[in-house]
Amino acid sequence: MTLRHLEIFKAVCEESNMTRAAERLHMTQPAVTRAIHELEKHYGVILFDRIYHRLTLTEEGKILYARAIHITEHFSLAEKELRNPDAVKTIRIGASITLGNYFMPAFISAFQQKHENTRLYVKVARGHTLVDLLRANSLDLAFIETYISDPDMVSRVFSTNEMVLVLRKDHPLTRREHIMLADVVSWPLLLRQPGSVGRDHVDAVLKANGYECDPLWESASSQALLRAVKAGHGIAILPDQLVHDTEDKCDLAIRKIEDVSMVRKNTIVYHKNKYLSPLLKELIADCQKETGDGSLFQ
Amino acid sequence: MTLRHLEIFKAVCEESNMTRAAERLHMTQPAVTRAIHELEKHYGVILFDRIYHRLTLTEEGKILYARAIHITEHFSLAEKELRNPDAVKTIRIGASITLGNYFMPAFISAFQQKHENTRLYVKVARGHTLVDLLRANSLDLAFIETYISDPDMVSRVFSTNEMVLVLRKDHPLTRREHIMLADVVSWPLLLRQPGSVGRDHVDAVLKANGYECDPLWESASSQALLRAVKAGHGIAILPDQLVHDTEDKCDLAIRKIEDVSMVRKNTIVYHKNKYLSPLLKELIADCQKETGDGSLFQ
DNA sequence: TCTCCAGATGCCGAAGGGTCATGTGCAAAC
DNA sequence: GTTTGCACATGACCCTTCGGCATCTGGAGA
Repeated sequence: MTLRHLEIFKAVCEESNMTRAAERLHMTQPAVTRAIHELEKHYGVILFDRIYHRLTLTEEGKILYARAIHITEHFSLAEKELRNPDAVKTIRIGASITLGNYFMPAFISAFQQKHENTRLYVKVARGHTLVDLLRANSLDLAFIETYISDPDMVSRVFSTNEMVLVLRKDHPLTRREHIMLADVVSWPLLLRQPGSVGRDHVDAVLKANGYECDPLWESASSQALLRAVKAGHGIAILPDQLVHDTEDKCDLAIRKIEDVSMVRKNTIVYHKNKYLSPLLKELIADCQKETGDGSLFQ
Repeated sequence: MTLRHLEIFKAVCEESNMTRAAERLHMTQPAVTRAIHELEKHYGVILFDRIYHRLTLTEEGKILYARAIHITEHFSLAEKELRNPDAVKTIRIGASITLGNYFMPAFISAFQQKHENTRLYVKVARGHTLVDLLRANSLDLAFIETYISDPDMVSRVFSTNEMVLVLRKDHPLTRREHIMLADVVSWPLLLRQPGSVGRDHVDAVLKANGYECDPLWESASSQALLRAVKAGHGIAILPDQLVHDTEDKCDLAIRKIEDVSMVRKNTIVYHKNKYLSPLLKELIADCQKETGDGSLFQ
């Protein structure tokens, strides 16, 4: 038995007349008659008494009618819900530690206000962890402060950030007008731990310019590095966003390294096969509207 | 979209794997794949993320899954209910006044005990009224104390009754050993009103034997006739059942009219096109088990 | 008796839903 | 690195089914 049978049956019940039901359904009377007969045969039951061409529901018919109403209603409810972009849904977002701290909170709450029914799950983790989660479809998309060059991932740039040199105000380098990479490597470096996207970037830049990376500190926490700088243990290379948002930075100087570009792309990353629902597309669009031009890299 | 699509979708959700779902449904994988594609196309939505051949429901898919569960469940509920003879149902029974008084109450309560979910509606009315109601399908079947010779009706005999002469014990006729029709017509007759099945029967017998029917009383109530007999206003011809069940009959004599047969058939009557559900058939069978042989007349 | 109405029946054509064979993309193993 | 295996996608084909058309039947009303 198909939904169609129930729809036809319902119409016949409501019209008490097969011919009128046929008109209402824009089909011919024989087709309706047959559908009813098929129902009756399938259930081994007579649904209508046909007495002097007057149709009246039998008790069995009444039972089926109640079910038919219910089932057809739920079918159209499914239709409505699936087409309604504001149905209750969950979006699972990943954020790298830097963006998770300095960008996501405001962005997420703005989006939440527009979509009250949506549940916005956020996971803050290292960039490489996020990519693994995207690969396992445990996240829908991730915000990472660098471009991800993985053939399975799509990276959409939405703004940029820059790695800057952070030093104590009384550090000798602050007296230089121009700071070059060569100046930096001669001092003790305080860096993120290997495998983090920030550290990887520093490693790559150093290597490209012929330097070995040999940091004095390696830390999972950027905050810890900032405190170490304040304490005079060395100099650090950190994202500008992070340093700007730090509360107590009066002891710190922030400088560019002028002979290398340490500009990075803040990107939204998702799996190339990921289905982007209208809601996800809107979230991506919102993000790009704020700053970037929406250009697409892979 | 058909129910089949939802069944397939449900299986795929539960297996997270189209190939296994296909096996479970005893069909081939391409058919399953196509069904899912058709659903997705119809709703304009992607139901599964296909990332590295791992299927995971999208949010839209989860919404549809909930509906699919619900709908398929109600479909099988309909199936169960329609095949279950003890689902809640109503049976609408008609009874002629005589049978309604002296037969139905015990019979109905016996049947009710076997089927607690069944609602037994009873209408007591004149036989001809009942036949009209059967014709309009306002009743399912009727119990009438005479055979109904209507080409649209089926009459099943389940027992017999006899019309008897009722007179006061001191009436001159009681002294006769044999009472003939000729004796009866010479006395004032107290009869049911024209159109009742009892009266019709008396009229027919009299006419067949060449007598005119010219009663002194005509009454809608048999009880009233009995009291009139007791009061000495005349003699009556009434069903034996009715007289036997009368509480105070010590003043009355009951005699057969010996030269005419006034035996009548108690029948269950229903429209020839009426659908007899298992429940109705059982009721008819119960009735015939008690007394009759179940032979069928039309 | 004729006509009209409503459901039943039979036949036919188009379409839908299934199978089979094959392709493609990823993963795991030798 | 090549191979093997697995899982979903795709295309050709086939049969069942569903709807349309024409016609029949049975009851009601003029």
